[in-house]
Amino acid sequence: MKKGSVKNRQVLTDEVYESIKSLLMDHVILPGARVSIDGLARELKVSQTPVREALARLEADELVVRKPLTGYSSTPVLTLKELLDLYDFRFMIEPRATELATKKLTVEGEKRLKSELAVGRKITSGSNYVSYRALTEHDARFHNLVLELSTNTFMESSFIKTHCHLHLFRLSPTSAANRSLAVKEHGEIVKAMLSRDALDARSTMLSHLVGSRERFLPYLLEMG
Amino acid sequence: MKKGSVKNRQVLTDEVYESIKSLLMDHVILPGARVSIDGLARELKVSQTPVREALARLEADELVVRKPLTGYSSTPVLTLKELLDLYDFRFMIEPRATELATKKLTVEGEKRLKSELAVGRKITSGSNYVSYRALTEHDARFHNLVLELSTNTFMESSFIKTHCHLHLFRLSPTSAANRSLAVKEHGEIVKAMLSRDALDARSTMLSHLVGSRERFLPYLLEMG
DNA sequence: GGTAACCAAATCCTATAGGAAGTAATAAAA
DNA sequence: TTTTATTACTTCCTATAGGATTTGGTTACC
Repeated sequence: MKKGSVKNRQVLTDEVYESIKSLLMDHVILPGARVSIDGLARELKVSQTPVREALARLEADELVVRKPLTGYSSTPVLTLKELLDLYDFRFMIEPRATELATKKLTVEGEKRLKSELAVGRKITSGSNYVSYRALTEHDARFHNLVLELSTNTFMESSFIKTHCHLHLFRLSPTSAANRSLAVKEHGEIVKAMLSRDALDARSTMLSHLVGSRERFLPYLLEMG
Repeated sequence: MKKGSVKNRQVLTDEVYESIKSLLMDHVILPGARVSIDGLARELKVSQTPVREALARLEADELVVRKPLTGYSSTPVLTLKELLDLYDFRFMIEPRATELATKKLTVEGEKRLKSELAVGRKITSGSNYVSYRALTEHDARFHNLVLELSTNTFMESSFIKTHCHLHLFRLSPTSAANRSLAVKEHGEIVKAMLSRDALDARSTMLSHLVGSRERFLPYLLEMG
């Protein structure tokens, strides 16, 4: 019991949950593959109970599917239609959330936005090699933050539960071609938010999302 | 093993999940009250394992909250702000989903809409006593159906995961005062959908939701 | 050669028991 | 009155075991 003070002790189920999520994200568990309870318990060196609880939560997240009396299996990667639907959903939620977040922006919120933006810039600057994994994680944190700042918990948790960054990462986990444009666009969004121009922030977010979808199109088309 | 053919055999976890959800909805478990794993297992006459899995899913649904090494407790009823946020979310999702559903409406979809509408009318006609529970369940099925017909799974599941009907029912489980207006408005929505007027269907749904919020206002104000 | 019935291994599902660890509440002391 | 210490309770987690079900492969039959 070293990391983290005694207060926020992680229970085993939470660790197992995160572990399995990583296995799914990194294609260690291939999309559509069976996920054995016994197997995971042995692999992670824990008993079945925390594995079952973690899988029950992952099922609610729709990251695994359960077939009664047969077992769990990893959710397949998004189809083309699902991916377009996902972006339609984001087009609906995120610009509105950005607008709200701008209207309710506090000093504390400003600080967090700037801080996360700095992290993104650090990732993309430096060398010419960009860790796509790190970039994805920054992108996830940034969008989650904006949703959180909207102060509408229903919007926020509906967004989190799409697990969109995990799904997108599973689609194209390797190349980071011109994906660092995202950080530049984040900067524009933050700028509009800081100047308290809610409508500008809203439309900038929408443009960012449209651009993001465009950048994913190649991966969509090559799979069908 | 009587009900349901052998094929769609329910596993114990699913039954336990539904049971606990009912206990929460009907205030048998009071909002904010502790939810003991041992206690539920004894009460439902099952072992701890299915109870743990059900609670893990309910936690993902945000219907119970978990405090590590302390246990689960029932989520408090919605605050005024949360309820307004919930309706803001619905204003964003449901009209758009109605529009999409109208554009993609099939003969099969028409049939299901008419069928559910008939159920609603049967509940509100008949005697002057209206079962609010039955009305709520019809309302939930109707709105879920529209979201399903939108064919956007992200919209659909984000709506389902709000569990809005459960939350609203917990706010005012008794009176059904002029609540049967809802069914009349459902009729108008279906009418617009059947005539393939997507924009009319959209705005009719929005009006319905605004009306629904108005009908809930008394309950909001008397609690703060 | 293809189909159907049968069998065996693997896995899931449920149940039970008990130790470890933390929390909450009561009682004692400063 | 506030703080500390002890006690009882609850929960978390492990481990194990057996019944139920699916799956994959083999054999027999048409």
